[in-house]
Parts: sequence; C-alpha cells; structure tokens
Amino acid sequence: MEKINVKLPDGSTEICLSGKTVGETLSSRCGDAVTSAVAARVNGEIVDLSYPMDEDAAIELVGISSAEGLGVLRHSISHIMAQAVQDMFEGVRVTIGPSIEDGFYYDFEYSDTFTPEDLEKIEKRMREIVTANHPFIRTEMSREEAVSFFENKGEPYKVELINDLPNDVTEVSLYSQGGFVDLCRGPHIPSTGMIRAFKLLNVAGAYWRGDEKNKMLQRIYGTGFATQEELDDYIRLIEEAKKRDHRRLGRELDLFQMNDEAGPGLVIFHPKGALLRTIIEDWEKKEHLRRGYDIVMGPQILKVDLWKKSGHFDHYRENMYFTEVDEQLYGIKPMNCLAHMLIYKSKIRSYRDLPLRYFELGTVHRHEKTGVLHGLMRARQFTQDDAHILCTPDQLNAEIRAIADLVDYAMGVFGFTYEVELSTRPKDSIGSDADWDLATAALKLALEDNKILYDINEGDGAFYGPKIDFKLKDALGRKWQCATIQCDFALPERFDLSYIGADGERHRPVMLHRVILGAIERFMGVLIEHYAGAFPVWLSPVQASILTVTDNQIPHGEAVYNQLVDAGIRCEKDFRNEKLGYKIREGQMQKVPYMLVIGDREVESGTISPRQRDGSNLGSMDVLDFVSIVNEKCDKYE
RNA sequence: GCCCACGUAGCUCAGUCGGUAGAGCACAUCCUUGGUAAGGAUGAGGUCACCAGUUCAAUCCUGGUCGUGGGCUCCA
Repeated sequence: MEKINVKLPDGSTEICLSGKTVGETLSSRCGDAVTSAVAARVNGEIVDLSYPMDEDAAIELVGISSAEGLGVLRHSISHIMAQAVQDMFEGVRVTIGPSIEDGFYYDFEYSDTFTPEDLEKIEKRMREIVTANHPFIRTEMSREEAVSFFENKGEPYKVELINDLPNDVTEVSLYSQGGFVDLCRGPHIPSTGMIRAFKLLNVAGAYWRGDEKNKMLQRIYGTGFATQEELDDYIRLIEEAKKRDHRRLGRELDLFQMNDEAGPGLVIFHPKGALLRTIIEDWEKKEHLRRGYDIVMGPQILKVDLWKKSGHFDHYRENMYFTEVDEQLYGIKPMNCLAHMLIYKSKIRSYRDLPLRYFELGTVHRHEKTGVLHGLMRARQFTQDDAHILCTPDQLNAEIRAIADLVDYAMGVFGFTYEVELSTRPKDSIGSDADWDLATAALKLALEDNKILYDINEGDGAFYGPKIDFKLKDALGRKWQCATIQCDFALPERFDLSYIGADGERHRPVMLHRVILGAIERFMGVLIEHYAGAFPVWLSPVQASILTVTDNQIPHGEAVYNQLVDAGIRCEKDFRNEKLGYKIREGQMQKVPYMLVIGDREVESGTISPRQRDGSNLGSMDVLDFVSIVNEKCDKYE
C-alpha cells in the first residue's frame, strides 16, 4: 500500500495509507465530527464518505447541519421515498428526485394518483427503511451498461437521462440502498439509519423535465432535517405562514376581496385596503418628485399598430387583451412604456433636457394563465410604480445607481432586506448583440460601483433588454420579486427617439424601465404577510380606534374624533353598547395600533387613555399630545 | 393552460350510506351602562357554486361549466 499526504480538516497534514475511504481515514482523527458528517470534500469536490483515497488530498467534512449537508441528507431521503413508493405501488416509473431549497421531491409516472393517505403509508414504509439502516452503495457503469440495466428494469426515464448526457461522459454512477438502485451523481449519506427527521408534505403535478409539452408526472414533496426539533420548527413556520396569508388577512381585516362574479385575478379594494394603497401611492409620488421624476399618465388602451411598432404584439401578444373601438383594434396596455415614448416624442429634445424621468402609477392588464393567479401576488390587473428614464449613454451609470439607491431606501422604509440578480438575454428577444452586451455591461458596472453583491440569472432578461431584479426578504425569510431595472436600447430605436447633442447632431437616447415596489398589489400582499396584518402606524389604515366605556361618554368621544380627524389622524369610532373588554378584543383582532379609551375620568379631565397594540397603556393624555406621538412615528416610518 | 384536491349561512366548519340542512362567531332587536382580549335573551339568515343527466325524489350519484387551493410552466 502506498503512502499519501492528507491535509485534515483541522489544517494538519498526515501521512496515510492509500486505498482507505475518506471516512476511515478521518475516523481515527476526527472522531465525532465524522459520525455527524454526511459527506466530505476532497480537493474541493463533494464526495461520499466511502470515497477511496488514492492520492494526496485536502479533506473537509460536510456536516449534516450545513446547507450542503442538508442537501445531501434530503437527496438521500428522496431516494428512500422512491424505494418506498416503488415497493408499494405497482407500475411506478421513477424519474428524478433532487433536494431543493426547503426539502426535496421525487417525480413519478404512475397511472393511478397518490392521495394524502398514501403519503402517510409511504412515510411509514420509509421509516422501516430508515430503521433497517441500509448502507448507500455507489457503483459505476459504462453508459451502455447503464442503459441496458435501466431498460431491463423498465425505467425509460432513466434511459432517457443517460442518453441525453454529454458525449464525453462515458461512465455513470448508481446508488443503491436496500435493493433499490437509482441513477445518481451523489453523494449520499453513509446509510439510511442516519436519518432522524423527515416528513412528506404534499402531492402535485409536474411536467417531465419542466416542459409543458411533456407528460405530467406526479411529484411528492417532502422535507428532512438533522433533528426533530428543526423539523418541528419548519412545520411551525409553515403554520405561521398560513396564519399570515394575505388572502386570509385581507378578508379578516376587511382590506379587499376577489369575487367570482367580477372575475378571477381581479382585486376589489375595500375602504381600508384602498386607504392603505393610497398611503403607499402618496408616499411614492412624494419620493419620486423629490428625486427629479415627472409624474405622467397614459391611456389604458392604445391602437394595435403602436403595439406592433414596440414589439409587444410579436413578443407579448399571448399576455395581452384586445378590444375593438369604431372598427379599430386596440391593445389594453400590459406595460406603461408606450405613452411615455409618445411624451418624449412630443417635441425636439436637447441633451440639456436629459435625463427625463417619467413616473406613472400605471395600471396594466395581463392575461395570466388561470393556474398562476394567487390573491394580490398574481393578479390580471395591477398597478406598477413604473418609470421610464431616457438619458444619454453617459448618464446611464449614474441613473442606474440612483435607482439602486432608491430601491435601497424604499426597502429600508418598509423594513425589508433584499438580494440582487442580474438577468441576461433570453431566447425570444429583439435588438443587436452589441446593444445587449453594452446594456448588460452598464447594469453590471453600476452594481459594482454601488458595491452591491449579485447573482447572474442567465437568459432570464426581458425580451427588449437585460435586467436587475431585487428580491426582497420578508419577516419569515421568504423572497419576493419586486423592484427591477431593465435596460433598453430597442424601444428608443423602434420609436426613433432622438435628442440634439452638444455637437448639434441627432443622437439616440438610452432607456431604462424600472419599478421600485413592483406591482402595488403584490407589494401590499407582501406587506400584509410581512407585518402579519399589524401595520406600523404610518401605514395602518386605521391608526386609532376611540372606545367609550359607556354611552355617557359618546359626546366627548365625538369631540375627540373630530379633533383627531382634523389633525389628519386616521381613526374610527367604537361607541357601541358593549363592554370595554369586548371592544378591546375587537380592536386587537383588527390590529389597530392605538385604542383610545374614554370613560368618565377622561371626560372630566378632557383627555384620552391610549392603549397600544402590544397591550401597554400610555396613561391619560391630551388629544394633541397623542397627535404628536402619532405624527412623530409617521415621520420616522414607524 | 396542465395534474390533483376542493366548493354547505357574511366567516370557520359539521351533516345527509339519495327523502330540499345544523353549530360557533358575525348580524338585528331587547335587557344590561359594564375601565383594558368575548355580559345575557330572542331573532333573522342557505335554490348546499352553476348547468345538464340518472331517479318517484339530487346538496349527495354521473357529466360539463365556473371558481378556489397545492404544484408545474410562466411572471410584477
């Protein structure tokens, strides 16, 4: 046996015998850390603990609780699920079963359907497999061998996967546990007994290879964790998310409705929802005017020829609605850019006029497929806080950076953190390669100048240009796409926009499309879930509710109400003939920030006694003092 | 659009193995005038999503339509 140099996780180097596995090599030296490891990194590459060491290497352990380790664990659980399913149901074909962000899934082809009761049975069988503590065994085969192996097993999906591998792949790996064999790159946990906590969550349809032209398979989702406590925490998180569901809170707090008679994907804002929206929109107008934007307003429908000119008719028609007026075909706008183009073109522009920043709270209609509609998050009519910035190529960088700053400011005001992605040219797109390269480089440079970390999302840009997407993270850590900046050389070209430069010649401006909150509806949905309906004072549609102890205080209550409304406080009266505790309970469930209690004592001293949403009391005070408290909070966006 | 599940009072949900339905909360009226998360009594409220079919009889069975939910594809 040869000797090899092994660099251990603690940084020390040891001389070991070759031919031993990673696990064996480390077990004498790292003890417990190996027991809780699911895999290892050898020279940076993730491998099984059973990987044989045959040359000098640096080894790191992949612990069960690390993000990577959890992925390995969940992937192994998905194999166990596939084994259980194939044991229990006749005629099931296995396809793929990866780990995903919060768990794993496995897609099956099966003539019957899996029911929730089936999931329980599958879980039970999986527990038996876990208890049996089968080792995961890796074997390798040539691709020809593997093809005939899976053909013999009657697994056509696996055969297709192997056949579609790149030509230079000559060997594939297979993993087996307890007699179940699956094509898989690995790595896997050493044996099934390592699994402590898992749960199957739901069944759903999914297209083979994610292509809607392919057969619909049945997908079973599940998740797994290193410990039962972590799994319990995750289940609690799901329950918390359910409680915060904006569709539920929208009804409970009387903010909005979706109505069958009105149609799917259409939001009807009730007074409180409309007020919340107005508060957000007023804030937006103020912030945009402060930053040199001009507020504009375009029409809801524009002649179809204009949509042909812009490219929307060719590239976005599927999502558009059309209507006929006086035998003329009109497109209902799915985006706000066209009118902004026409505003720019309404006169000759000088380089001295640029940049021009047109802002519109533009209501658009998009024909979304029925299956994707989801409350406020995905509607067919929504309003974007949209702007189009026309500038010289020289100004592009500063404009993009200013938008990124505005996004950062807005996210801070609403209490979100966020992540950034840069999306590049998609297949179905317009414009020259040179322009795409230029635009992509401009976005990249601005991000780097602002020292913003970002990921690249290949091929996910808009049809007219690359984009920066901002994904905000809410109180439960969920990500939502809201702000986006899109660079566009195509539309100025198509509309033949120009400005006169310092040289007296005509030049082509560059355009940026951008939204900050995105769609107001979606943003409101995110806000509702983020705050669990308990909005900060500045956003709360009802900031204070006035509660009388008995009917005797109604006249004073009316006076207080008038005083508050006069001072611009959004308040409600609860002068009903009910006990104070009853009214407080109601106000609490409506998540009103302040309840102003008025009893005989307050009438006598001409005061109010505010109770805060957290249950604490501020003691009795003058109405005007309360007004200053509220105003101060609003000024600080609290 | 596709797969699966679901649709009973304003809300949350029972129920009818085919004989036109019930609770709690909410609502109305009355009693009660009560100081920080539900005082009491009475009452009203449903063509059981819609349209066909089977049946003596359909909320229940069958088919279709619409809508909702979980996903897939797509997206702000």
